[in-house]
Amino acid sequence: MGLVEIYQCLCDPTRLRILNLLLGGELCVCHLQEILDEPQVKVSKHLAYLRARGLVEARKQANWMIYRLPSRKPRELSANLACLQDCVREDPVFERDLRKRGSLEPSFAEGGPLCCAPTKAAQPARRGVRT
Amino acid sequence: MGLVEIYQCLCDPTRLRILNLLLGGELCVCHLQEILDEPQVKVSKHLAYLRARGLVEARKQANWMIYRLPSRKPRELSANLACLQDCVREDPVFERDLRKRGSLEPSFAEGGPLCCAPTKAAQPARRGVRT
DNA sequence: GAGGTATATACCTGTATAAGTATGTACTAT
DNA sequence: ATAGTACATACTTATACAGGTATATACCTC
Repeated sequence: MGLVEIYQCLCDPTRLRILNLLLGGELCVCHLQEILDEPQVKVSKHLAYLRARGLVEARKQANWMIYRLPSRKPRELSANLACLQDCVREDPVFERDLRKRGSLEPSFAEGGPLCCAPTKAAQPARRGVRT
Repeated sequence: MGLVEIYQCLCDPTRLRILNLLLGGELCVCHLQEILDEPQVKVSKHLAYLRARGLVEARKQANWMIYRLPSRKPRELSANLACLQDCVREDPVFERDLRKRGSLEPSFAEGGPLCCAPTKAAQPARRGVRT
């Protein structure tokens, strides 16, 4: 991962939101989907993009893929993530993401069999239903 | 200029080198060309890219266009430029650029009629001559 | 093993962008 | 006026990428 690749990862708003969320700790795809309110494909592809460049790591737990920032980060990555966090501190979108994240309880951390609440996960992924 | 646009500007190596150089003060296109050892079109287009997004400003002096970082920068830009400067501090390419810059005397700053030395500028722009 | 859930991937389309060639424009000097 | 210098822009080509639809894969439950 070079500096340019880091910046390439940072130049998409969805990826910025994902990284901002992961700065608060690991999350599974369905929680990201839920918080970002974006379709699964979109979230999944951006995560793959980040992962291919080493900006995030993933592990599998039961049915879920749990993403997190790498434990050992090169200096440039740490610096840029800190900078990002500072830059978005007062941005309404990023703030709202963090609040929304706080209201979810990542039950996978407790070893429970369910990640997202089935009642919510059962919904066919918000896709401009507008009846 | 938003955060994403800033990162878009930062995700090209030539633009990173340009910004790193401008952190040391204003420069004209021919000096940038000289230091970066890149063809004029390339330098000019990257400068236009940066300028369109507000990352650099330009003024005309005699025959030369002199580029500089904006005097009043949004917080996100200042933060990211500082971060960039910190990240490239020990990179051989960026270091060499700065050394090369130091060896040039920006004579336009002294009000002289010539910017680049005519002996060098007269060369038909290094373009893989390989005889 | 049948069906459901969570996630990834293949494929398609439109758009952005990088780099090059050629040309245009603005200014200077003579 | 002519020619040269410094810079920008139009045009072209190749590539990356974002977003969508459809489908595949892996795992779990029963």
